[in-house]
Amino acid sequence: MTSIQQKSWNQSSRSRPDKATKILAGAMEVFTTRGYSAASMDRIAAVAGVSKSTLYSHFQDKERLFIAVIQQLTLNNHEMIFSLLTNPDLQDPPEIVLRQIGTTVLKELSENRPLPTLMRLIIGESERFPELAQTFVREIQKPLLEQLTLYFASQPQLKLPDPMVAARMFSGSLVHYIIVQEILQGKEIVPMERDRMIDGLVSLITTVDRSDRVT
Amino acid sequence: MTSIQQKSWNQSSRSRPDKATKILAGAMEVFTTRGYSAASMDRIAAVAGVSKSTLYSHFQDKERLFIAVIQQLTLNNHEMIFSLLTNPDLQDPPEIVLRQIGTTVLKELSENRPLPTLMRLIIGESERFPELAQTFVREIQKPLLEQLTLYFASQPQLKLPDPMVAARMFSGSLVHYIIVQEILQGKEIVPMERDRMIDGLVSLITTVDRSDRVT
DNA sequence: TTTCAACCAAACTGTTTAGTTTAATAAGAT
DNA sequence: ATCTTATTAAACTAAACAGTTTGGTTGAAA
Repeated sequence: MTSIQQKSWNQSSRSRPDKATKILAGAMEVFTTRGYSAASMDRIAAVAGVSKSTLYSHFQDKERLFIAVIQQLTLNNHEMIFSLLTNPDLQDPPEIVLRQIGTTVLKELSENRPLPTLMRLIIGESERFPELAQTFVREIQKPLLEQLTLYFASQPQLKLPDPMVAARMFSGSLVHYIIVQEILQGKEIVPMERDRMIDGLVSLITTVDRSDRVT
Repeated sequence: MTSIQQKSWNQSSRSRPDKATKILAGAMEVFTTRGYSAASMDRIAAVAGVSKSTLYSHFQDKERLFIAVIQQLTLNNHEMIFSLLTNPDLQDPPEIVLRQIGTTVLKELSENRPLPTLMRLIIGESERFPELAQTFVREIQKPLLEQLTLYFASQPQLKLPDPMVAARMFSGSLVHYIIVQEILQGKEIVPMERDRMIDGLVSLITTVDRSDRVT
């Protein structure tokens, strides 16, 4: 009970970076499950497996620890977002590219915990930490919107009157879908399968002429 | 010091409903500005202008008070949402109807405090109060989506392949716009004027044939 | 061997909190 | 008049909390 530590390893003389990582990981877990106010520094220290003194030697206070956690989460997912838009083969027809982006986003966001959790935290604490909310917008929303806008603008055959609005529609619909279905747990109340959502979204954006469709 | 009370008023014999309303109003203010955890019952009592004893005689504990507040906020806006879809003249062409709905939603949501605040609270506390999140979905999201779906389905000339997805796109884009611009305070980071958003949204949904557009 | 920096457990401080209790006031109903 | 019900201020309890302090351990560098 005293301490669970693996003795047989000492790759690095200084243990500082290791401890900081452990603290961030523990803080992430506690903050994401209980929110900012209801997360206690005692619990964070316990979950991180460090003493409270060490915790305070690495982070000046609770507020700065929270900021560090959110910024790390934001940075992690920043890379994820970018891989999203560089992975698909942009020479493929837009239906393929958009379906792949949509599928990846929804799969990533509904099966991996961190990103919806980050969204929930950011939104919930946006009144207390407005600068964190803005960081999130700057690091995640903005690049996503810009990349999508560029892509839509590069497909003139889609005849999209306003690529920037199209980008907002595409990403907004997906994010809103995740908020309602996953974060607000509305899956049973307003059911909607992922593939149906993506198909509808893609066809609404890529179908230049709907006038000969069968109703 | 004994008591600061206004003697010269006794409009109603029974003061119970009045006190309950005052408490709900005060609790609403404190909860919405500070979130659940950081809202103290002492502060709520002070803001509501009642004693703590009275507060606890009307609401068993903090959790139930919070639930009552959220449910009242949800109910209020439930009616607002409905008026949204019954006000426009549905005989008008869809561009007009949709633009009016969009304008009203964005105006209401970005100029009135309560609804974005409710969204922020519901999302932020959805882990602690999942049943409240589901109530929100059931009372607000679901009827909105259903009404929009019905409307889209009643306009066969739009040739929308999936009216339910179209409804999600329309409302999802608007809600996401509010979240990014207002709640996350991204107005300066990813600027986008309301009218441009609405115009783009409406034209993307209502333009059956984009193939002869000028790029 | 001494020094030093990172770490630890545990106690402590001062504050805040949810919720209770006490004793008292006011006023309508019987 | 008396009973009842709603209310109040204020003190109280017991717990939790952020952050500090104390005194000690470890392990590597000098």
